[in-house]
Amino acid sequence: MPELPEAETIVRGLRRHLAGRKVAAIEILRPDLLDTPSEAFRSFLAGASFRKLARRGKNLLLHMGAARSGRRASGPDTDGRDEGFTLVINLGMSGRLLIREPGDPTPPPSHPGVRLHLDGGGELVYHDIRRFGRLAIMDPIALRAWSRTLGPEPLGPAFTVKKLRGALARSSAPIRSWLLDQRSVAGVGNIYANEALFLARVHPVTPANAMDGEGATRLYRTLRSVLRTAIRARGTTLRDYRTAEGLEGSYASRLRVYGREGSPCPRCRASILRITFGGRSAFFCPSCQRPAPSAQ
DNA sequence: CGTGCCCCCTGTCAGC
DNA sequence: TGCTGACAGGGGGCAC
Repeated sequence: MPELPEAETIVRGLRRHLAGRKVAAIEILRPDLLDTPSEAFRSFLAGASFRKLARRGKNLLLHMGAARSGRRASGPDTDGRDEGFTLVINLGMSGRLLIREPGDPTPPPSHPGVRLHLDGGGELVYHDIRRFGRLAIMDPIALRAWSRTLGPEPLGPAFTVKKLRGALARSSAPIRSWLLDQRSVAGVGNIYANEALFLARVHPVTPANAMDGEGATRLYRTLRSVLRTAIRARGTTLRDYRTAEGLEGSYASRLRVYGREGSPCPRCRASILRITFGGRSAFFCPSCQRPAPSAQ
């Protein structure tokens, strides 16, 4: 469900509410969501404070400051640095991370998995109907190692047309599958992959290494443009996704092909097609997005 | 190693 | 009114 724009929107909402606050108590209702043993998860978070809220691809990064308790035996740290750790959250298909301030009149989440009670009242609830989401505690070393397994941030400075072209040349996978692989580019999911390919006029089964320079350049631009526009719209709510404040994103009404099988192409009025490969649906205009000649 | 397929889980919707 | 099957933003594991 949540791709980069949805994760970014959630992070921005968290920043407005969590800066400087502390975790007062922890409830783990669904231990199967955790990639860290429950007891370790609990002891890391108890009393910890939210330091910095960030995003990597589709993942939420909650950088925490350790509790100032007597848990540490040592004096000065061996490396002289402040100990901190990160709560990394992947929302899977149906995960939500919701802020609930005291007196919130909206009904409580129906499928809570983890609840972090905040000091001074309020709570941060991880909610997930399908439970494909994952929560993990990582120290700085583990975090860096994990981050290296992901591709570049498509909206970041390291992502250039040149890099994209080089990476495309190294894979024979269909471009839609290539975009969904988080090692290629971090944060792209099925919605925005399909939308970017439509805008770039690239057929979703085109082998990545069959893309020419012009196609790659168009894809670079449309991918970034779609992601940025979707962030401004607070993401796409089809069913499960909500912002941290429980609001829906508004990009669904602007989707051009995703979920629109049988509707007219917004560019040429041809009927949008749906095909399945890689276990998921791809939507495209058979007239605007012709397969690459070399792929025949 | 890269690629493709199956599976995890719950809910919803179309069709019979 | 059921029941059944297909499908849903993701990603890990496994076979080839």
